[in-house]
Amino acid sequence: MTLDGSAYHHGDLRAALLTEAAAMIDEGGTSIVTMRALGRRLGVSRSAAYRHFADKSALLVAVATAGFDHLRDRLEAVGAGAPGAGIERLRQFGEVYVRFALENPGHYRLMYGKEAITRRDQPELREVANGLFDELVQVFRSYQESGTIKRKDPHLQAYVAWGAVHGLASLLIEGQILTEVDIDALIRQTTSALLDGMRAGH
Amino acid sequence: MTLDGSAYHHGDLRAALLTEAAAMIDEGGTSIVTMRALGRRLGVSRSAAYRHFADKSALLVAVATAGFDHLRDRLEAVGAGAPGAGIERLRQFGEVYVRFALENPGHYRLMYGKEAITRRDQPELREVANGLFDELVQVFRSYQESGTIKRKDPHLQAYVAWGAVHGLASLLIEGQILTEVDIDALIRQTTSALLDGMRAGH
DNA sequence: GGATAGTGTTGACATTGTCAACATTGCTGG
DNA sequence: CCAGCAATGTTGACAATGTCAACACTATCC
Repeated sequence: MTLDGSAYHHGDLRAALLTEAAAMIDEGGTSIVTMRALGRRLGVSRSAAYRHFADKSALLVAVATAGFDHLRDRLEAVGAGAPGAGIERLRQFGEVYVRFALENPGHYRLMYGKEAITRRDQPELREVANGLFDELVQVFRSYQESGTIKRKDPHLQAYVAWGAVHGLASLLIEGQILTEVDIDALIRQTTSALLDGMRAGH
Repeated sequence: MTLDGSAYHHGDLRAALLTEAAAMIDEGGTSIVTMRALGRRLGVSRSAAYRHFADKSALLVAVATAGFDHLRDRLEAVGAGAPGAGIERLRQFGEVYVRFALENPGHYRLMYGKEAITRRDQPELREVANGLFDELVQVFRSYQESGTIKRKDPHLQAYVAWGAVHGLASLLIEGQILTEVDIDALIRQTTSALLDGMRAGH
């Protein structure tokens, strides 16, 4: 079950804590993640986690950071696909993004919650999040230069696109979309509307 | 300070609890809302709230429901404006929506959190949320009939639009948008991109 | 004016996050 | 090979929390 790292009493408690905490959040929300329950599920006592994380909040921030790493991997896999795939690439980014949220709701919720991002002490989270956003801005810049999309402030464009996919992801994983609806169609419709609105040639 | 309702020992503790809880969430997140702190801030003992709400969760659901009522009022004020204002009305809906979230982050966070919506017992929240969404679908339907926007499944269109403004609102109130950025421009850019993508005449 | 229901308080208990003190395990140098 | 040490895990304890039961006050109705 454990992945790698230094093997002590448990194997790799640190990694196990991260995946188990994310799994618990997926199951029943942040509220059911308790140090005691976490330890119980890993066959370890409460407070064992304190050898690896300063406190519970730091553990959750680490879960969020791990989530960003996974997301970045997914997105880079798309970027490494067919090289000059035009604007279709942007749609793929959006789809992969939403799918990641659907498959890892626990991670995703933490990644974009206020508690995590505002922790002054744990700067890694902000760094990876900012890095990802900067890459998105670069993508928009390059599409502008090739004349594919309208020339506007690429930061604004990036925020608009990010907001759209993030909003869809949030609504889905927070259980707000109750109507019977084809999720694939919904994702495609979102990316289409967005790209149609940004495409050059107004 | 109190608004109305039956005046007993406190005045109107129920209403005071709702506004004070929302205020606390605005200040420091859901985690600082504790029955004891809530009572302290209202000059009332802990467990006084249990005369008005079954438990803490029910209180928070009520805060969320009140938030939906406020939001509906805001949106209906827009709808009551200039009658046949064309697609510009849609943009106004979006702007008012995002502004509501920015002014009432505590309410907003609860309104779209999973804990609130999934409480089987308190059906009022789902009712008011669904009602609001149905109205949005109707708006899109009427714009389709007047040939203003593309004819697609209006449910999908409504979800796309809702997702976009919700995403922007979420990013803003969760402190994810760190760059110095003109929020008004961001809101306008979002609604513009969305409407350009939906406008008829592909 | 007394009964009664509505409203608020206090005491108590299980649960939680967290720290300090202790126990165990693997590694490192002689 | 083993003494020592640092890394890792456990147990005991404490304050804070949500919540319930028992009690106290207060407005209203006959």
